[in-house]
Amino acid sequence: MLRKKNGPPDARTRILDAAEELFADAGYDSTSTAGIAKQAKVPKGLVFHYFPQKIDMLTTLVDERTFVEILPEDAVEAVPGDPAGTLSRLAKRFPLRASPAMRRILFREADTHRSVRDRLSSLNSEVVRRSRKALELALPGERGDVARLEVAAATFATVLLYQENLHQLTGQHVDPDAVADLIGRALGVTS
Amino acid sequence: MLRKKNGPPDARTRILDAAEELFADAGYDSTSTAGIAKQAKVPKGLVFHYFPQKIDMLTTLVDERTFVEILPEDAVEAVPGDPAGTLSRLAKRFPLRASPAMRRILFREADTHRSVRDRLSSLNSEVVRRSRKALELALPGERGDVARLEVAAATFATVLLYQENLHQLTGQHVDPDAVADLIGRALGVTS
Amino acid sequence: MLRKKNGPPDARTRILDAAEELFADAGYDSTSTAGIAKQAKVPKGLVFHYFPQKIDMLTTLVDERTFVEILPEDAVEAVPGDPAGTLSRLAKRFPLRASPAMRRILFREADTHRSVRDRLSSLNSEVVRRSRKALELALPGERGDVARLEVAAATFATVLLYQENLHQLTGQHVDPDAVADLIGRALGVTS
Amino acid sequence: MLRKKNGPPDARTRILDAAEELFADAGYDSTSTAGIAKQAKVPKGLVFHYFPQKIDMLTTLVDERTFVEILPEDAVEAVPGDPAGTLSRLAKRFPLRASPAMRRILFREADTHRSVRDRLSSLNSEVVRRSRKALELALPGERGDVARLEVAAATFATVLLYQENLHQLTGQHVDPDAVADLIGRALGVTS
DNA sequence: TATGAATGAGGATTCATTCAT
DNA sequence: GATGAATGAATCCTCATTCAT
Repeated sequence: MLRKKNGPPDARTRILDAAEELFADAGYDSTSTAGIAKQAKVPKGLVFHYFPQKIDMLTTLVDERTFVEILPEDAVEAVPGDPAGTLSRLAKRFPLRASPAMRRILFREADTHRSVRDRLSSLNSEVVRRSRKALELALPGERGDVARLEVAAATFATVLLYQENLHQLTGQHVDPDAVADLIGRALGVTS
Repeated sequence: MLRKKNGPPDARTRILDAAEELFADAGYDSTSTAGIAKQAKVPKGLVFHYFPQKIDMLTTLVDERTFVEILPEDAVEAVPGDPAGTLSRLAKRFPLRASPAMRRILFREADTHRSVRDRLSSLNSEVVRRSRKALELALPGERGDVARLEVAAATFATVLLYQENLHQLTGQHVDPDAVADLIGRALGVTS
Repeated sequence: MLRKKNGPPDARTRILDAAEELFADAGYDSTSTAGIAKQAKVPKGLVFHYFPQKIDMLTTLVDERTFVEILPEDAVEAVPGDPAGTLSRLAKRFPLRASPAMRRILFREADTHRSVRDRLSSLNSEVVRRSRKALELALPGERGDVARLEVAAATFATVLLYQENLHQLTGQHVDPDAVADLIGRALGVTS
Repeated sequence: MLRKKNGPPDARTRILDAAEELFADAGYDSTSTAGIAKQAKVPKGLVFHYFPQKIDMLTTLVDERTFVEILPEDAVEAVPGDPAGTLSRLAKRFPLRASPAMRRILFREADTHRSVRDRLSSLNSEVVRRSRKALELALPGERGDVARLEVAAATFATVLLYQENLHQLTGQHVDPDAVADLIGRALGVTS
């Protein structure tokens, strides 16, 4: 996993790079191992030296290249009385560390590959949990409806998760800041 | 599309039924035409009689089995002063006529097949347009921020579109009614 | 299975012919499906049309081309008082209908393929059973040792089964007639 | 062959041990060098250090681990007048020194590897030769039929050689002592 | 002697598609 | 319309062997 600071990436890394790009472009099923080898500029056999089954490339990518960051709770920088700003800041600290290509892979392959689905699921849980926590901190004395807060968190998480996918598939943009503002208003505080 | 009232479905219909189920389960690429023929209980050659190329089954399914209903505008039953209820009612009249299997196919294959993506895109546009229209009717005198209304419509549309996908991939439920209520509050009207 | 009386053998038959010859020559593992296709003069894909897995060719060969003939008991033509002649005649009516190539395959692959082993086992049982029956009929009043008769039958069966294999592997010939004579003497009757 | 009295077997020995077991279980062709290396717990490269070609492992096994013992002629302990007992004793001194695994390899691979076949052939010759010699010594004054004695020797050798194989492939046991007794009777001496 | 990355030919199998009947 | 044999390119994967260190 460790790589020299400089110098060209080693064969295993090149294979994963190639797989990431090709899986994202054409989908896992439509990408051939021969194509990966060619793009990575390694002989076909070497692909199987590192990844005995094609599926191992996908699971390795998901394992090594998507990362749900676990931050300390107070990293959210919640500001009491400012749920909208708090959610905005959360969006910027979105805890999924993954390239756009990896995010495409994550959504596309989740449907048919359990390991990918599990990772996506854990990501979603984390985003919802953080949104809820942030809102709780931003609305302190609020005796308010717990269920409403839950819905707000879920709505925000959905928008965060799917905004990129939505843009890719339909061309439509949704601005998380604007949604944060909307939710802030719904929870009774004007930003 | 038309089928005799009684009697077993004809060969073409059985082929499409099989393709729908198998594409939804395993994805387009992983489904073989032989598998479709077997499931449809028709000889392999007949599949190619009706659908000269495999891709024709996918485009035909999307053409014939996903249907964005174009209703008269006033079908929305917008109630001035009740944006939450109006959105709720819109959700129930969700204009996508498609089986759960077709919806899976739509989302999964949109990524790699332009014709599917186009259909999904037009569906999304329609849902956003209707949400916006409904909110405009429900908030008549509102001089209010047009941009905010747009964001509300987009947020609601996103939730509507992805709720099923979200549930499948992450196990999380989002209740459109609760989101409608949230948005109603954000737009300044308490339900 | 039925073939026109004249005309060239059909594709399936040609494939089995080729498999039989190549399996016998080089062994199952060392024979490639491509080689079978070439020898049979059919395209590679057709081999898998008839035999979805390579192993199916072996099991089909064993099923269709080795045949333990079940004759009426009295077909043995046992002559009371002449065990040697009776065994000799049995050897000539040896109930395994299989080409020399199939016999090589049978012995070689039995070691690693259960279905082949089972067939060989059932063949052996039948040969032993017949030898015993023949000896019983040939030695009527014989109060004699049942165990000895059993050993005689087993010995004769072993020689019958392995004589060809023995010749192939070591170059040594054993004449079943001479062994029949030997056993006749052992059972107390001079031929 | 020589090994330190104590301590774990060295790499070369472990490789041969692994090859012996795997060749016996799955056959030479179905055993991969990588599998041998793994079972022997040595790196893949080391296998090729000791055995530049895969086939060298087979020939080395046959060379070093099957051994046709050449005993002094009088080791047979022939007892004049007791051919059955003499053969029985010969069976116990069966001159093939080889593990059951090696014996399986010997029979299975003889069909396709000349060096193995040659070893098996020389073993067979030796067994026949000894059987003949033993019978000659056990039947001294016998002017009797030389051909009959030859058949008796060949029959006994066949049983000795194939009894294990027969048991493995068909489940049937043949007792060499009983066969020795049978042959003794055939040669005119009652035991 | 020891090591495991590297190599590429070859193997079984899949599959969309064609076509004669 | 209906049928299933026929086709061959492409796919995933295996494997003996080499070689730099």
